[in-house]
Amino acid sequence: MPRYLVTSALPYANGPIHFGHVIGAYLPADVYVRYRRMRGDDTLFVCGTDEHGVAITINAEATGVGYREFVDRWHRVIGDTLAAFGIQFDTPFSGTNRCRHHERISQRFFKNLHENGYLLQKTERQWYCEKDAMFLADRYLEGTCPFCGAENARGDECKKCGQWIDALALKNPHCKLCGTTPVVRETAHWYLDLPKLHADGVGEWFEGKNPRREHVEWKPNVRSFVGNMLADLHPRPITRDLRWGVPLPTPFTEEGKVLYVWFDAPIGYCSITQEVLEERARRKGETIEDNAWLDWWAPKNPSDVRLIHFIGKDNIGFHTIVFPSMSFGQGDRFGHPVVMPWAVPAMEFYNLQGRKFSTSDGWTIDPIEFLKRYPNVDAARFTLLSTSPETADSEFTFEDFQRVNNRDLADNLGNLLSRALRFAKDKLDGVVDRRDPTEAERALYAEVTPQIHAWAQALEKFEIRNACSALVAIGRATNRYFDACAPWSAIKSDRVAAERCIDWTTRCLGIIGILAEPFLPNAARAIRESVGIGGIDLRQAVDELLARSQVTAAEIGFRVGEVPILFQKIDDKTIAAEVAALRERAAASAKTTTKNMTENVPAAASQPAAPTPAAAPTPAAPAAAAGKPEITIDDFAKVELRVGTVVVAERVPKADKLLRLEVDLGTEKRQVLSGIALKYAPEQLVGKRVVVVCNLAPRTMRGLESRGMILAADDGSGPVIVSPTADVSPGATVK
RNA sequence: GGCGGCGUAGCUCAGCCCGGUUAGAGCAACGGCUUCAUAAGCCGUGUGUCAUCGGUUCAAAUCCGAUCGCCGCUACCA
Repeated sequence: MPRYLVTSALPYANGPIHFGHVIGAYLPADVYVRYRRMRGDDTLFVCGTDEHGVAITINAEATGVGYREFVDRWHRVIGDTLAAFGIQFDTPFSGTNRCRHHERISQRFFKNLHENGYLLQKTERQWYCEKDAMFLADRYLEGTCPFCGAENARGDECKKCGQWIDALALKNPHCKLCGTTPVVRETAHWYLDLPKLHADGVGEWFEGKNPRREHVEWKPNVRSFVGNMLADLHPRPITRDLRWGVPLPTPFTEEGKVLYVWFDAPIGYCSITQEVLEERARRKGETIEDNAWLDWWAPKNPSDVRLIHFIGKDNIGFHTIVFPSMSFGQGDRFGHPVVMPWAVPAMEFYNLQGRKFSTSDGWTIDPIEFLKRYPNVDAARFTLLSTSPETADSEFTFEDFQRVNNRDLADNLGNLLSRALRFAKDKLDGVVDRRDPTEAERALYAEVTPQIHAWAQALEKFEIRNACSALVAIGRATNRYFDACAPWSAIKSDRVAAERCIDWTTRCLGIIGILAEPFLPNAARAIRESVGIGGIDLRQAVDELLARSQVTAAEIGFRVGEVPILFQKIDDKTIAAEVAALRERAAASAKTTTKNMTENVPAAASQPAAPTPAAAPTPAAPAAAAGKPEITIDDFAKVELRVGTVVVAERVPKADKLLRLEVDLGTEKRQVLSGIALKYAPEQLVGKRVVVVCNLAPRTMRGLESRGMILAADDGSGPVIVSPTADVSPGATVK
């Protein structure tokens, strides 16, 4: 019997996670693992945070905390969030920096690849800081932009003019850490030879032509994505100039060089496995070898272990090509071949209320806060699961949340339990006895049985939405049966008929209580306890259900105890308030993040009458408060603003947002490019008065020179041109 | 502009890969029944251009091409 090794994409310890992450890689994995364990399969569920990389060092430095401290902070937040959703990884939920095996195992991967001839070395010229004794990654290099002369350009691009810069072309470079001037030196970086690995067997494996390393049929999204990727496969750099990460193994060790974060991250699955096994052993008072993880990752027979990666679609390439290549490239150096994925159930993207989740735009929900307001995690889990982006992008809406909670959970399932048990309590002395089935019960089971199998088959195929609807369908069928029996009227003439109805209704509730376990762990347990099968062995129960739609433990009657309210309903007002609050957050955030220097203008621009400063509407205030540092009138005077008339306007070919304008400034005509094509058609601009920044350095875009800039306001919904409210002659100054 | 995806009942979607019964589900709506239950439940009600046009075929929502519309990534937005 195969064992199951389940991983969820390692969340990057660089920020919070939102619903999209939760449904993308963690919740479905949790459901699947619970299911596998119900089926009695030996299953390991591994996850932790991805803690290296330049994004982390940069953000940590910007925050003014140490790398590890920074990573620890997010590790805690992410771990708490996932735990709040009831996602139960095997402990510990570790991380690529905190795991004490990670460095060793990552270095082993590197060495083995090297020994097997799958690494290339390329020499390139790069800036080197002698004081810090390291080569400087792009973002650790500052200097003068060779294009616009701005002084704080980075090694990869100039923030001022936006040009991409070849780091070697940077003028007057200096190290961002110590400020000294670096020198150009030759350095060698290592590359993973993906084309060779592909030719040597990874390609064959991917196509499903390696009988010893089988995988399920790839999902369509996986197949199409990888097809494109294979079309041009290049060696990939696996080392980086950084002080935060896994150092290269001896004898390749080099000061200031580490493994590229993408290389060591997936190895985290392996190293965390070792920690999990250690933790298990420790609990049993045993100790294990340092290579115990190989029992899972390089078993004697590769088909013994089914490796399943739950990921979002942005991770498909890594998990179907890159990491499998790294594993394949180990050869037998770990004793046996390293397992390659058996299934990669990649989710598509999950949006929020019609738009992308965006923390910076305020278009997001803090999961922890959400669960504080709606503490029944099961409802959140079931909503995410039944709207999950399995086959296409999908979205979370508060309306769906309400519908799933109220209709599917409270009305259908919760109320079913309630009506059956209350009846038993009030009318049958609180005792449920078993009664033999009649035609009606056989008909009920003819409906329920296929759903039990649908549930199992759907979960086997990672079709969690279908599994959810099978569960709901059983509730519906049972409600129907209950109605047809009408025990409330039967009891008047035929007490046994009423008893039979409650008996079989609660048996179906028992089935629901078992099948709901992966999705609704809390409600499932409550249901089981309520219908007298609280102590049931779930594994045996599922086997029995699949074999004969019955559970032995449910064949004895029970006495009704407390009747729980499984799901509290959510009213329309609450939902409307949630949506409104979300919109407000987004609007507030849009105001504080406008990018032009025109951010205080929009309210005034729409005022028809001449606005006085005193009459300035309040919305302008918070923008100013949250914005840039104070400047003096002299600073402002450096900007030459003039009114001009648009005389020519036309689209710039092959650019979506760009418009080429010719503006009459009275004394001269200038060509100005402006990124407003999404909101303005060229025709509607001709003749319009605009405000031009005249003394802005020229800039070439799409082969055309732009001399100046048109002022436009933007509240997040696109640019709005700023124009004088009364007729002013071209050339008039603006101040 | 490039790459990718999508367009099926009022809404959310399934079906499309591997063409073939009267194109389905849930929700909403409307009508009725019921009162055991969390104002829950049950029954009934859909003349849907399967975006449009064209092609392949005995047969197309399903395959091919073009068009329109929407979305994402990307370039561009001083």
